Amino acid sequence: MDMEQAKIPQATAKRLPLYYRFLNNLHSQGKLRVSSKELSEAVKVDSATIRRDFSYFGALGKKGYGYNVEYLLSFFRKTLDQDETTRVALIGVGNLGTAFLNYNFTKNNNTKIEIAFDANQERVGTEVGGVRVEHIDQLEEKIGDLSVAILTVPASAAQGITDRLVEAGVSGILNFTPARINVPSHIRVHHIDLAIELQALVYFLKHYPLNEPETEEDQ
Amino acid sequence: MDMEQAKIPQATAKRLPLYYRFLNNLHSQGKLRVSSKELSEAVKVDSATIRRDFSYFGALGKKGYGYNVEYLLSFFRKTLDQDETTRVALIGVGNLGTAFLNYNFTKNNNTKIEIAFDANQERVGTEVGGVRVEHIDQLEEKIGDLSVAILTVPASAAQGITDRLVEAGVSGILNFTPARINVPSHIRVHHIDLAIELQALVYFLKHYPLNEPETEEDQ
DNA sequence: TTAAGTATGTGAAAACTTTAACGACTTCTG
DNA sequence: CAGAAGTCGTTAAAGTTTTCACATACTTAA
Repeated sequence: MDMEQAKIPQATAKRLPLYYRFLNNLHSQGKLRVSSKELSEAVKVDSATIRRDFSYFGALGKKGYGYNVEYLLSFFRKTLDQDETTRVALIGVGNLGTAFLNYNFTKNNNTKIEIAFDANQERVGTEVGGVRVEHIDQLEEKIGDLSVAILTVPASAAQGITDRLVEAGVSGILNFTPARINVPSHIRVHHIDLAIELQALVYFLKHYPLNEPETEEDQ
Repeated sequence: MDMEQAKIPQATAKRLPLYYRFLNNLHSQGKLRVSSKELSEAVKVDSATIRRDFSYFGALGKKGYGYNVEYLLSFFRKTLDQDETTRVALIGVGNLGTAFLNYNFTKNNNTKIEIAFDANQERVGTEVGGVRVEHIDQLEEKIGDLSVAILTVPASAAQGITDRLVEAGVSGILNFTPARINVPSHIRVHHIDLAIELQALVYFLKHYPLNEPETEEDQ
């Protein structure tokens, strides 16, 4: 419930979950300390950027030493609210939705898909990845107090479902459909558009040439 | 093969595929003209940003009129190399991989997954979404001259497969695994990390409050 | 205890991106 | 045809993000 810490740059905020994951990795490998340089190599973010990011939260490290993995990890666990599980709903149990259901977010990322909805009667009543699938007509009755939804429905259904989610009290939507959905201003939507990501990669490949390849084996 | 146009800002470049898709929509709806303001509402990008983005390519519009949809569309078709099909490989036919294979990129986005690879013998030889699945052991023999790969394998396999892809001549990888892969400097990798996107959304919800909801029906 | 080595945290600069504002020109209306 | 309305392209300003570079302080080892 702490709102005091409100001036972290967005770019930094987006990297926090990445740092958190790699700190978890280091911790389970038994590493006790880590420098911004080492972390940089692992997460592929410039070490100065990492130090700057951390510095927004105060002095987390020690000069000449680096960062204590355990301490940093517990700090980020608090910061990212990983002590309480975030419960989410998933709408649309197609291939993409199924991929999410089978992916065990809870593992090192206290997020749990609690319920799934689909329009296909054949899927209703089944369990996918341990999550019960309900019929989309029951959205309002069964979504309960969940405030985050993952939207993996066909584009044509996106806006209609969104309106119902908003009406049902959802405040954040992770939209995987190609549609740009309209929501009231107090609802947060993040888009992940797979086709666009692919096209963008192709565009960058053709128009933003990287260094030439090494002529001989580059180790 | 044109390389002359090399100073488009990256932020702009990432939005081009989005513009292209919405122009396609408008075109198939039979719209003849569009203003930056209308487009702005559709793609949720500030209209000044849209005008600025377009202006990097010269004067594409007409004052007092807007943009001619047909002209803009054909301009972007060229710019995004949509006249030639981009052929890609997909590695890892799990749920996420299957989602891609069933998604018809070719529809309004001249990109085609030509071949898929998987380690599971049961999947090898089958077709998913019209794409033949080969065994991962045959990667080198069967990948041909494809230069872009979508990586949807388990994280533990990511680096190994990546090394083989690079050796096989791939120059761009769309990495959906949580692993940050190492590649030589001439290879371009874009990461899409689903767990991190979800965590980031949750973080923003808790720490970056948006406007308060309207007290009454907000139209 | 001291010197050498290491790595943080940050001021300042550079780079990149977005947004505001408006002159210029086009289209529309009567 | 004239005035009103509309919309671009762009200059300039503001905002955001990254990167450099280094004084400072800790660690290590002899």
